[in-house]
Amino acid sequence: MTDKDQAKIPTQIKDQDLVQRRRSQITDAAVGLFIKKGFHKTTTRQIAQAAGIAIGSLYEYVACKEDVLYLVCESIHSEVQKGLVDALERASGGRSVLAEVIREYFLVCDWMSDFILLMYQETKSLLPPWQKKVLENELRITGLFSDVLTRIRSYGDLPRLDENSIEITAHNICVLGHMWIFRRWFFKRHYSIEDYIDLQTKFILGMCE
Amino acid sequence: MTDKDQAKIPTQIKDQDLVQRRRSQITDAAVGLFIKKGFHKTTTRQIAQAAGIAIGSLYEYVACKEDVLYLVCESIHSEVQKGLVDALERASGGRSVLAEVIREYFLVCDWMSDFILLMYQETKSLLPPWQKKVLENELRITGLFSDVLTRIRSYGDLPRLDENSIEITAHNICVLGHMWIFRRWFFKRHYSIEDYIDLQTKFILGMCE
DNA sequence: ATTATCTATAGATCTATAGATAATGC
DNA sequence: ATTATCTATAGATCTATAGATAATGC
Repeated sequence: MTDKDQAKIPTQIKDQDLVQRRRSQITDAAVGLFIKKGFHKTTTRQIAQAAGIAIGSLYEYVACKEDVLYLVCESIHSEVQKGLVDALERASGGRSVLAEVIREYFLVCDWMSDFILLMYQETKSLLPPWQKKVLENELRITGLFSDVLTRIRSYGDLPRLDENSIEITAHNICVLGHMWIFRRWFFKRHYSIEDYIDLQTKFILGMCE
Repeated sequence: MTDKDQAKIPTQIKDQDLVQRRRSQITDAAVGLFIKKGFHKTTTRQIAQAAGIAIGSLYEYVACKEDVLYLVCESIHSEVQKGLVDALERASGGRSVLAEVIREYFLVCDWMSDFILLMYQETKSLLPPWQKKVLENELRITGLFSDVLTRIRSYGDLPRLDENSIEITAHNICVLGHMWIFRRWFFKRHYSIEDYIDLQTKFILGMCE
């Protein structure tokens, strides 16, 4: 969550640093409640209580309940992106770069399961302008994979990939990571995350190499 | 929606045929409202009104609002499965069976977009036993693809596929169909459904053949 | 008589705010 | 004095039911 994004939600509070801290209290409290009970079944009082502030104070930092959901979505996206950028840096030296990138991303998906699932389920409950921002974030993450694929191709590998294929492959990597999340009720019975990574890596490389 | 599934929701009404008809009125009315406004923002009164019955009557056919959501989910699954089984029959003669199956399934996903998206978003709002049934349905659809792949392999094609690969590939086909749905805000700007089918078919066959 | 349907409403929420109180800084 | 926080509640829902009415079948 950047300052710029938060700044779009108005507040009467003057101390901007306090605004940041209180909002992150609210976000941290809300994300757990939303994951457990869903957005609509969570009440504003529960959010305030879990954040350790009074219900009246909550409404000094957000204009409405939907604003809390937006704060939560932004925070999740920035976590995913941070985890992913870290992972991509770590992977950029190895032998089979693509396989490593896939591996690191899938591991991020695994430990962020609950958060990513929440975004899939509640994006529609966001106010339309915030909804648009969430989709842009999704696209930014996909773009990280396009960049990696383009970079690899420029080294002379992956000659089979044209522009369209790179784009689709980037989306496929994203979504196959998510698949581990929303089908884990099935997969966890049969595969470990490492098994899953192996199988899908073969699948993805099958097209590219 | 089979009789067996509906029968699990109790009712005081004696005429079982009437129960069927009223419930399908309710389901048809509710699905449109849920797609447009979401489950939680739709009121039971709105459902009753759209179904053309009084709010009191609604509660003769369901015990609670969540029951309506279950009826809707069942109805969507049975539509998807019907569309898919039809499509698979149509495809079972051709040259490249797998490509045809993928094509037919993706077309089903395309015209059922709104319905499938609804299921992704609202499954969590179902009562736990109904939730389990929805996941079983999801698995049944995946199984249709496993069967096709197994059948193709038995003809001697696709020698690269072991049991695990068949299963993962079946899941991948399912989810890549869904990807067209929840990323259509992006794809529709760049590809038609036919372009998408071509690209993904190459992707999927890349692993198998 | 029995079955199905309707109207009217009890009862239980829940969001958002108004106005009172406490904390902070000059 | 100014800024931040709290308590108490207005006002607006919404689900589910009770009890009255209408329709059906013997």
